[in-house]
Amino acid sequence: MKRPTIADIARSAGVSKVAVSYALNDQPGVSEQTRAKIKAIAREVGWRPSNAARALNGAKARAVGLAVCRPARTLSVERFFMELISGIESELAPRSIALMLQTVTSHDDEIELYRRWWGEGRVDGALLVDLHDDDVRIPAFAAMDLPVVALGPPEAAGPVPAVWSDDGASIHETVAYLAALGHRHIARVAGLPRLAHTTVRDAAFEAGCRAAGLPEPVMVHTDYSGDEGARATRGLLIAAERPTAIVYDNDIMAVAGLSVAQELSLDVPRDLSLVAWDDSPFTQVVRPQLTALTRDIAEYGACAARILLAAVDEEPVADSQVPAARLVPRASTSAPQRR
Amino acid sequence: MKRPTIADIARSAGVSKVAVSYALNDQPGVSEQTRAKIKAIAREVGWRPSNAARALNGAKARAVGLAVCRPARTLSVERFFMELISGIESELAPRSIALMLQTVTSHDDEIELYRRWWGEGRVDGALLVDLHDDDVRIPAFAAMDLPVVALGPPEAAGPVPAVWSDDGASIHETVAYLAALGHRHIARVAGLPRLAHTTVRDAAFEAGCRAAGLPEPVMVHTDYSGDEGARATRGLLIAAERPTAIVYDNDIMAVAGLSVAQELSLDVPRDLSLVAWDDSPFTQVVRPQLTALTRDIAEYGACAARILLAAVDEEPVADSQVPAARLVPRASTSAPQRR
DNA sequence: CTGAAGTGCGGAACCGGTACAGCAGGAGGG
DNA sequence: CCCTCCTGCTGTACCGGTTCCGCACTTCAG
Repeated sequence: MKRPTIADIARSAGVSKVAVSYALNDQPGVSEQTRAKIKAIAREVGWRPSNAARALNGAKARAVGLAVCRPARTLSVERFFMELISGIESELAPRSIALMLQTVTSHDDEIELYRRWWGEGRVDGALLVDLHDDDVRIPAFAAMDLPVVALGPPEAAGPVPAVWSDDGASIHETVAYLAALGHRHIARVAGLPRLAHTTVRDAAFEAGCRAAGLPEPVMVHTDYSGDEGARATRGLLIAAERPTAIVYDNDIMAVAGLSVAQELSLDVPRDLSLVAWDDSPFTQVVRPQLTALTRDIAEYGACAARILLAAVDEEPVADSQVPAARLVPRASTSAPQRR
Repeated sequence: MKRPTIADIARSAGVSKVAVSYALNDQPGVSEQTRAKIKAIAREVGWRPSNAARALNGAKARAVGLAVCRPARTLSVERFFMELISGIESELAPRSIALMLQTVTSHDDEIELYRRWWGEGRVDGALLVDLHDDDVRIPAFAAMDLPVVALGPPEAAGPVPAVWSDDGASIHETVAYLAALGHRHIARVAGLPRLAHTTVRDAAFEAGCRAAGLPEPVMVHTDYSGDEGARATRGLLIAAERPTAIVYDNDIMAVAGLSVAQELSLDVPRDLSLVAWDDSPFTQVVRPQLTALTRDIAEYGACAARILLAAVDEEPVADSQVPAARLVPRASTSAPQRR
């Protein structure tokens, strides 16, 4: 029992393949009566268009690619990805466009994978995540003519259309808030130093401190893991000049940092204020609840998907900005204790 | 500048299309010399096989499907999915097989989606997650001849090959451990009641309590969210007969439950012991650290992917069991305080 | 009554590969 | 020297659709 083809339908309707093709695609060229008959037969035998055959005639693949350059087993550590995929799906699913997902181990592999996907006609476009400074993927994609959208700051995306949020503004808001509370020594536990958004946030953090008249801030770079977040926090808290506030680049590190503070018998927020970049259920289940920079990651992904689909349809696309993360003050921040 | 085809290569090598096809697929029929020449040209012009053309000749789609029947925006709430996808990817990526991911809103849509993917030749197989009792997808898949593997208890998977872990054994181990500590009133904050693994765990929980000579346990069903976990915990703790231990069906609810206990000024573990199903970074960053049922979710996904790929290759497949979750005692469990 | 325009449909080519039969030409055995 | 076998390659059909072109027939204006 093979899949039915338009030839089967044609035979059983007593018309030619061509008539069937026109009928099923709602194109002119057949009478309404014939069209109805053909459609009825198609429905009856459970006909589906062969994606392969259509693709061979230059149709779209109806799928977009997302390669993630991280070890497969660590995909899940950060909430970010799943949220992003959620958002992307929320745009793709209603249009019946699938997401091709694959993990790769290097940017070179990633470029090669996209080249293959594109060459094989398996995807119509691609999303670029985890933008680096001087990212090798940017020139590579500029050379291919695969529609692509980058998630990250436009200055790192170069000629590739970027979907981005103003992380600098969020950092400024946070630093200004902490300074207004009376903090003077603010530290930052940042993520991977080579990521473009880390660079942006680092610069904004320094600029914000300078603008608020604070001394040069301490910044530590990590790999986003709870372990490194804890270690960085420990390092900051046992230093001679202890910061009175720490801003973390993700929620996992902030929660880990809170544990470290509690181990060291520091009261949060009296002795130490904490801010997490990216909100999550966890910033709200720990005690005290963590002040966080909230943003709609899913919307970030959805916006990128929208832009990508527009690019695939050869509509003109431009960089698109999503709202910056907003500071949501909770119980982990307050005026510093007077020593 | 179009994509090069084997016809282009044939022209430039001065041979026929067929010779090129043989050469590039390492099939006999051409001399080594010609093969080398053809391969060199192919590499030079950047030729990639057209997936569509190959699929048309009955080749595999080199992709497997995963439809997830949850609102796209909530995909990220549970760590489970991302871990699962990580594990699946760890098997697929080395074989250059892609994962087609799409969220759907009902099981009927999911069946329809798979029917379409399969009919269109876009996937070679499918993974079934979130098995329900009397799952409508099981008979539907039995009717299609799409290779499929279910993640869940074999009794729910029916004729579909299942990859499963013995959740009952893990629950038994947990109940026995708590009973050995001296607990007599143990409650369970479970997940969605219609999910097959919830049914299995519920039954095992009751059986375990009976076996240990404990009174009939209280079980509350939730939607896995932190909110419902907190609410359920609150309900249990203000009841006349307060449990001295609570076992949660995921880590998020357990952490939420811990917060509720602390709000109610209960000391964990002196007044209340807590156990989380599924370990995560968060069970270890809260204080006290949570006793948890650890399992390798990624391996679960990897195993399912392996079985599916075997099924796709028409190798005989059987149900496959992955190791059950193991109890890892931490600071959230101890003997109950004598009242 | 003739010519033009429009409708409904079919034939054939094509997309980019693969499968299969067959055909030269050289080697080797009898 | 002839016949067979093997090697290396080509021609052709085919997968399941789409698209272009054109044909037969009807309709209607002139």
